[in-house]
Amino acid sequence: MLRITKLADYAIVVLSHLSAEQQGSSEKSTARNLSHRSGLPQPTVSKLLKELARSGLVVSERGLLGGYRLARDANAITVADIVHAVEGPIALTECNLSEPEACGYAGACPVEANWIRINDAIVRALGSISLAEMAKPFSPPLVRLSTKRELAHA
Amino acid sequence: MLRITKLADYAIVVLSHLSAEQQGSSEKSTARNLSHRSGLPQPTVSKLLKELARSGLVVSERGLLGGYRLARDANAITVADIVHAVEGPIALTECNLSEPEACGYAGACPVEANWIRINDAIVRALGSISLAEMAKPFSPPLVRLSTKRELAHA
DNA sequence: GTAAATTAGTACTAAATCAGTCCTATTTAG
DNA sequence: CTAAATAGGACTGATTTAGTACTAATTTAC
Repeated sequence: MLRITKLADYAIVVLSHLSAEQQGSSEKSTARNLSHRSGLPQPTVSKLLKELARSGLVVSERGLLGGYRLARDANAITVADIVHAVEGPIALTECNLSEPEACGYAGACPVEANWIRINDAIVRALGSISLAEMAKPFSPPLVRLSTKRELAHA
Repeated sequence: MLRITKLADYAIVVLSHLSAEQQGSSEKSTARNLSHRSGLPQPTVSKLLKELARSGLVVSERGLLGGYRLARDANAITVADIVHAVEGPIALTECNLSEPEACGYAGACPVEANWIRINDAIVRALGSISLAEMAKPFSPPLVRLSTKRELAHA
């Protein structure tokens, strides 16, 4: 159903809290702390932060008094970055991967080039929204907001 | 990984062939015929066309000499229509569904409103490309084409 | 009326993916 | 040394997807 995974969804929630946490101060937050704030289970939050650290979106410090902080400003982290970190490359179809062309129709497929365009458009859409924007609940809409009902019947 | 299903991908391929098939003439094509043209297995193509018929994107006629044709002009069918027909509503997160709010954070979630924006942007991206455009292999790009390699490392 | 070709609908199974938890290192302040 | 924290991986159950198969209904030709 063209869904992102829950983990990617959680990642944005957790990073929003982390961003809010370190407003002004450059304080670290622990997985435990972020779990409490977000209401998400601690093992899940830990798993998430580990992956985000591996991807370079957050920086970790080990040991007592350890924790996580954003690797760069929340304005410089996009939703595309976060989805990419947690789910890997954004590739709507297999054509969009640079992989060993498991498709079998590679090159011969008439719609291949167009999928690349679409994928690019979506990467742009996700790349145009920063974590900073996601973190403020009522940022001015870039596009007209559809109601849930409209979307469900779209 | 933010993928559409293979069935949605196939749907676009099959509909492209169907569209090409009935250029000028208002001829029908059979599932068998479209299977041969697309190289996709016949049972899969049949399953697909049944769903597309149910969704109203194609019109079917039964019996000997039966077959399928597009329900409307290829310019009036968008990629969003096709994805919606095969996969159901485009909803990146559960927030984007009008469902009985299984989320538990409904309303309280700080990023909910922003997900709706993002979802809307993606629906627009998919809605801006018609089947007619998908069917021609080298339509002029609306956006700069990224190479596969760029996308893989994006 | 019968046969043949086609779509309609449903059910089923195997494979892949996702979600969530748990366990065992490693690091570091005190 | 101990406590609190992250790192990495393994594991399991649930969900989704992919593909096939089977039976019924429809329509044309003869």
